[in-house]
Amino acid sequence: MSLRYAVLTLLDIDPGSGYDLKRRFERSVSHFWSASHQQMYRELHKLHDEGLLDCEEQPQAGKPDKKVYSLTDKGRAELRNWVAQPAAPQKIREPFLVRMFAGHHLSRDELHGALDAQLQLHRGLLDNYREQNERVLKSDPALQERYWLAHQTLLLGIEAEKTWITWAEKLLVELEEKREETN
Amino acid sequence: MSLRYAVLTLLDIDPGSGYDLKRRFERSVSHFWSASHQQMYRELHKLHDEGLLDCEEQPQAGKPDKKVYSLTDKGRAELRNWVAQPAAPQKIREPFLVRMFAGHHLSRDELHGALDAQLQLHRGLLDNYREQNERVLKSDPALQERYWLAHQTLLLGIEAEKTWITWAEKLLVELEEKREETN
DNA sequence: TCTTTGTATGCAACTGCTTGCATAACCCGA
DNA sequence: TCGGGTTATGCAAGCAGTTGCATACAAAGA
Repeated sequence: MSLRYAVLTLLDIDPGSGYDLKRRFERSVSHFWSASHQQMYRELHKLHDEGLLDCEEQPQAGKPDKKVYSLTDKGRAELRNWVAQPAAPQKIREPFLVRMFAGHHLSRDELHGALDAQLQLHRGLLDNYREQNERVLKSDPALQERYWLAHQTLLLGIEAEKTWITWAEKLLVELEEKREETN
Repeated sequence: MSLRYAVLTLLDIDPGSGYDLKRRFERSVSHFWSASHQQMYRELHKLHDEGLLDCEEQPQAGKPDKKVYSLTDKGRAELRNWVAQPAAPQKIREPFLVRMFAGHHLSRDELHGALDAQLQLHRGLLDNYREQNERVLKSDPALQERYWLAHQTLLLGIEAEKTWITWAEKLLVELEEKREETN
């Protein structure tokens, strides 16, 4: 259900097309939600059918036309109403940790490889979030004030990545120690 | 796809029924995966149909009969094979952060309430994980050695909850400061 | 020139998961 | 004895999300 409201929130901040939304999801929401372009277009059609979005076709020079969506009053009301409700807690799902849970089936080298790949992944995410953070800190102070909470979610994303990285690094060290013990 | 392997891993450690699995998911895997009883039963049927699980009906005194599942050789091979493959990174999905992202629509009191509820939720999870940790530390050292990695995933869960709690507490303090500024 | 990359939109089939319901036997306390 | 809680299993409908495919135009590079 949250995709619906993630889309409404982004369009509330700034109107845009399905393609725009997809990129904004990757650039500025990726630390708490992700969605494919098919999901965007389907959701936009649905929201438009329900009268929560207006749609305006914009011809563009040198590029295909785009359909720019923006919130209707009904859409804004729906969003405000939802934000005030408690959100269902997310079901935690971490395929990597399922793998680690069965990790006694892995050789030391395989385990090392798996942990290292995960470490690289989270370092990449951390870099990405830090870049986003730099962009926010350089932006208009009035906007920073208005979207203060949105920025806080990014800071949580950064802390979460640090937690992962610290964990993986520590495990790699312990793995190395175990190797030396056995040799 | 990971539910399949989470189930295989748990049954590899110890055979059990759908009902058993549901409880073990709640007690010992909840920090990285969750599933409803319907998912369990469906998955067990599927795995049994594919010949990855054996099923033995056990009549019980004072309770309904249960179907106890255990891995076949094929099941063990499938699990070992999967564990060695890289896992697809999980799509991050946090409904609560979607709400915070649109948090400028909330009043100070509503925001305070939302953050506080989230704080309580994560404190509860942390308590739960710490109890699990105590149980592990009291268990047979040979098992601790064998399931060392499974234990490490729990320690990550604990650190992740601490990160959430620290974040929420800090935000509540900042919110209080903002309130004083305005008054 | 031709392929690749990026912009922009969409359908159809499928899988995975949730929700609501249903059954049945037992235990315990009011 | 009657309702509520626990153990134990399952079906059916629906929704959310994934995967694969398809189209079309333009710019940039080989």
